Amino acid sequence: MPTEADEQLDIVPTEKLVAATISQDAGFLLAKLHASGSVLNNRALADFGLKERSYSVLALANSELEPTQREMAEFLSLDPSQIVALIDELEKRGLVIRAPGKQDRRAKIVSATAEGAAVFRQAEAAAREAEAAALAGLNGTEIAALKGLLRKALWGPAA
Amino acid sequence: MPTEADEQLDIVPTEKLVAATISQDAGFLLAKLHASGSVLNNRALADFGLKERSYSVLALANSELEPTQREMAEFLSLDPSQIVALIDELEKRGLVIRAPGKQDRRAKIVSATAEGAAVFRQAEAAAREAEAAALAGLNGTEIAALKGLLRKALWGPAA
DNA sequence: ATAAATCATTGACTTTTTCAACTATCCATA
DNA sequence: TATGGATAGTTGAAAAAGTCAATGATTTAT
Repeated sequence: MPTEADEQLDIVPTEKLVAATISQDAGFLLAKLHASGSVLNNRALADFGLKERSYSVLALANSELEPTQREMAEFLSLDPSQIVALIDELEKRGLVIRAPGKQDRRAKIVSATAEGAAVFRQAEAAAREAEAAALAGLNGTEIAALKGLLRKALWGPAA
Repeated sequence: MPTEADEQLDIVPTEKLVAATISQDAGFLLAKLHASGSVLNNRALADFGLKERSYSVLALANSELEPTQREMAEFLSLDPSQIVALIDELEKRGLVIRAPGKQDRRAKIVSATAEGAAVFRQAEAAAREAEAAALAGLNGTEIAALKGLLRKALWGPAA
């Protein structure tokens, strides 16, 4: 007998296609796990008026690294013009500010306001919960191993 | 003094933003590694008139699993209408065919033609090379571990 | 037999991505 | 120190991808 939980999750997904050879493809696995995580992430972030994109921009603005928009674009694998739009909105909401670069006045350093920092703290907690839900199939050791492998693939042993 | 290799790769990316806390976020790491892999993948698949999406549909059509369009949509995290468009094109090129489901005549089973199988074999080899390039920072054991963790996160210990 | 649900499809609509200008600024060098 | 070429951010247009509701055919449940 079905319960109310049915509207939330497919308890038995019956993924017969898991047997296909493409299930061995790293690109496919990355895309699929990212897709399922994104759903949870965006759902959690919506409470703060954020999506994955704006959240990651806000996260970088909250670092002490003084990132420029171009650095953000490269790091987030986005077009510089997309960063403009994302920051425009965050700035309009008073969460981040643009400041001219110190050495290079063409560049703009994006940093979080006090309110941006407060929103980020809350959003970060929600994102952490969403991540835990997305990786519920793994235990703590495995999650650490997964992240370590992903970082190594991206940036080498150093990172 | 720069050489011709500069147009291909940033040798020293100087990713200072790696230090940001978001670099510990699984969702971000998945997105970023997938993004960099997609570039290589799509570049490799372009030789066969394919992209990641059409390649994965062709891959499923090449399995013996007799997938329906709906099953493909669910498995590939796509809207059913997107599957329609992808299959329309592959069918127009003579790489796959639609057949009515055996038990359910509403459903359509997508399978590869002989030509579709031939194209897929070549594309698969190219995709394998692209994946190897995308995961060049990991050794064989690590790649297997990464894939195993991704599969476990998606489908549990069974898969 | 009827009603409700499901599959593929279409079309409208929104969002995201991509790309080519453009201005301001920086850098190299003559 | 002036000139030329590169780079950062911005704008806007066009292409691609994603979302969603409606529809006809078929299946399933009652």
